[in-house]
Amino acid sequence: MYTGYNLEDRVFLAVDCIIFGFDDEDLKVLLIKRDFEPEKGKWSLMGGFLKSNETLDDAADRILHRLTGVHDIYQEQLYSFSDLDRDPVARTISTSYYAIINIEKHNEELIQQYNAQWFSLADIPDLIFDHNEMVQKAIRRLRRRTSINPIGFELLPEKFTMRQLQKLYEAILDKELDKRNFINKINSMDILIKLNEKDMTSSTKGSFLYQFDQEKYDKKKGDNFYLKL
Amino acid sequence: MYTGYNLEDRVFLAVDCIIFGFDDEDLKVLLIKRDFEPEKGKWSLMGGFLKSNETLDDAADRILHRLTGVHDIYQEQLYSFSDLDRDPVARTISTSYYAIINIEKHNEELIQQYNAQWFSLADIPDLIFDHNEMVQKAIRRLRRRTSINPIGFELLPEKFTMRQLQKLYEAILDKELDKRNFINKINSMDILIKLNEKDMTSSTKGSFLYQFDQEKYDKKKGDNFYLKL
DNA sequence: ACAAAAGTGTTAACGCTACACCCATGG
DNA sequence: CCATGGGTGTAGCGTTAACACTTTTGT
Repeated sequence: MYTGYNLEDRVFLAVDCIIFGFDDEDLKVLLIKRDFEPEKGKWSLMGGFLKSNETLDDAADRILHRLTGVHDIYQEQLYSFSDLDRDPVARTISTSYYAIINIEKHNEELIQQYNAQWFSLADIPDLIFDHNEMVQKAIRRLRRRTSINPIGFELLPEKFTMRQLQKLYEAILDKELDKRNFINKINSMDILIKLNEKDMTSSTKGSFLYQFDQEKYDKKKGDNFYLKL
Repeated sequence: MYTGYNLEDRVFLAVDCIIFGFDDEDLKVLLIKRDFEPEKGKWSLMGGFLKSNETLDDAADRILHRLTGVHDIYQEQLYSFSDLDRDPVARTISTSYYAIINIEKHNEELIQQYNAQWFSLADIPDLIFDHNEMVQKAIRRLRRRTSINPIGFELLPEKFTMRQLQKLYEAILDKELDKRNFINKINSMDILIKLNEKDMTSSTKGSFLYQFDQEKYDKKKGDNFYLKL
């Protein structure tokens, strides 16, 4: 018996963002120390409430911008969490997003303003509510995405060395990879451009820099190939 | 500046279910013909609103039960849709779930009560709101899940022939498979029990029936192997 | 005897893995 | 001249894909 929407419940809908970054060594997550209730003083994901005039994607973008100062960060919706008591203050559903960001490109001031801090995956503290679960789910998703879609674009500077790319994959997959096999596999994807330019900071010999070939990359994205690393 | 939850917006949160079934030939989706506004007379997914005292999973289960008479159907959360004008009546977010069900096990009366009908993937009509998009996303997800996890359990009768299983995979992947290679790959997963029993309806010779080995199946589920078909 | 589906193995191509040595340069 | 990271190729193995004929039995 349909009676119109009036009799239905409305709920708070939050958006929480798992923000991944990479610092040439570790895969990291950006967390904020809450200086507001509830759970003041504990670490948490950056989040906010969905406003009725924005989409979830918009909300995620707004929240990411608030903390990083950057717009159009790569983001993807992860999962909607709805345990009855997940938020002790009020019945709140949370749709989580994960984002990947070049760790150098955020705004330092904003980070400080929010008491934010990058944590290596191994050092993630107890978070409020179900945020640890969100992070774990995001890591699993990121790992799986790695074998279906090229990533890296979003986590690395524009020009990077093979070594950096390899370290990134190693950090994501939490697994050491063979240098030569890695290069072969990456090259077989045919999405990189080798530049006539070397990075001299990492060794005396210097290592060639690469760029993603945006066009080829975009084309591959639709293909859903499977890359075994 | 945190000001409490009072100033935040609340929204309607709907749950819509893509229900997959298999009839030995085609993969199908169960749709209902709406006899209520808005969009009365059009086809749509079965859905409902989240109540404030239930989780999204609960809501999906409730909705699935309402239409099929069955509880504990296999279900998985798919995605939350939030376009501003996706529902013309009121601002509503919808979290979609897809479910897979043995097509013989639903309750015929309920199906009739709701004017429900099974549609082959190729024949899906125009649906209300963004429901077509939901269905397409569900199909993609189901396809991908096929290569990561064994499925079939939920879509087939308890005892089934290799041919049925192969047809199921072919229907999901929309792709013809080689009989011998298929059997080898399925056997290599080691999750089937060959019964000493034949199904005589499909041929004069008769074909052996199989069952899933629930225990082994559950064990594999966590493993996240990759099955290439 | 024939029609209709079931059942069964082999081979060739390909892709993946494992593996070790020389190179260039700055200090 | 040496220490450090960069760069490069191959052979063996395992996996996958392609492929066709025989079996059974009801009519």
